[in-house]
Amino acid sequence: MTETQSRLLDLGEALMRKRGFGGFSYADLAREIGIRKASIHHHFPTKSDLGMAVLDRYADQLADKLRKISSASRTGGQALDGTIKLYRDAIDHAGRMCLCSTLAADTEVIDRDMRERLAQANRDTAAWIQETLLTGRRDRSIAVGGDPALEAKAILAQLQGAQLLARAGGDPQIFDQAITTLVARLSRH
Amino acid sequence: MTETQSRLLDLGEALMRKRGFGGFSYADLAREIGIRKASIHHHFPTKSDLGMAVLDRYADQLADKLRKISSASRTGGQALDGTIKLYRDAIDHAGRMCLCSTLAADTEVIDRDMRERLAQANRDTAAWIQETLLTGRRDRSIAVGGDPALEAKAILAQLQGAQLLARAGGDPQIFDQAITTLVARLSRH
DNA sequence: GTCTATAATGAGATAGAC
DNA sequence: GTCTATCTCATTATAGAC
Repeated sequence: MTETQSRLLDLGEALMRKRGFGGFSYADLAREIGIRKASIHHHFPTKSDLGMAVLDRYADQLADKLRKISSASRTGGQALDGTIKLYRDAIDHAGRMCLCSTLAADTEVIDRDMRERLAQANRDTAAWIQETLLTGRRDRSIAVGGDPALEAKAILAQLQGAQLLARAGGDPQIFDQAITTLVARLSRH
Repeated sequence: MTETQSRLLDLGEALMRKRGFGGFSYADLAREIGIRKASIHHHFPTKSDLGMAVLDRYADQLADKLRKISSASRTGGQALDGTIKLYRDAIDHAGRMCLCSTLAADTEVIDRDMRERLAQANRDTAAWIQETLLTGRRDRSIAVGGDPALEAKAILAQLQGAQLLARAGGDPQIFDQAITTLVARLSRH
């Protein structure tokens, strides 16, 4: 992984999270990075190759962040708070969102590989939330009952939906408003 | 409003809900409708004009459907069930979503007028949910406590997020899974 | 209101020199 | 690994005839 390649992934990720997969071009990357379009094709022959590389790295980093939240938290409730903060922080900067939320809207535009990777990332995140809910129930930091697999999907939906609402309204605080009741419902710390 | 214009709005709406605002072109419309691209520009000079017309009509129809749900429901709980069904039905057909969910991801691509109309539509829907929550509390069909304005935003986020998850996973049932706990939490019919 | 014709621009991508 | 040059195609949009 060269310096140029990681700069391309960084910028590509930023643009995808801000404008979606169809919302940026190699010309945008070239302008910002300071090389020519043809040079980008050397690193990522097709735009799909770049998209897949960005998504792959993003999914790995997300899983990594979730693992770190787990090990840094004393209770399941704390871990879920950390997760909420993760999604909140993602929208504060430059109108970005979680890549998984943005790409979901682009589902019909991206190719099959990206689609499957995206679905897998969502399944992984939901599974992690589910585990964390169970942990929180055991340590009595979370009060939520009901099927944990369904609760986990509900929480993920609310997190991604809150990002969507906040972006559409042009105000990050909408995220907080749409998530307050979730925090209240979960917490028992 | 001529026949051709309403066909253009219908098809435009379908495509926007399926692929986003940037995900279709006048060529797509022309092919399907059976006229030439230039003829479409006669009805909607720019693509933004078309997008705005679609969004405007969509927002009006959505508000209308919500009003009808209100008057057809005996309790607030019934009205919210009807709303959930509305969002569920929207994704069953041909991979579409609520236009408001799709456009939120496109926020950076659409122009200022559309952005403001979108934000207004979301505010209206949240306000309607809020009213319905209050109604349901009064008639004892809804058990949810907490600030109704925040609860309403949370519910809207969960509905839109569940559509997002279902589309990303390629399976409408994911919507049901992500919404089950909401139904359980609200209902007391 | 629809057509043909044609801009004008930008997209993704390739060939081949350095 | 980056460049210039070029290709091909799609996109939005306009002019003007019918």
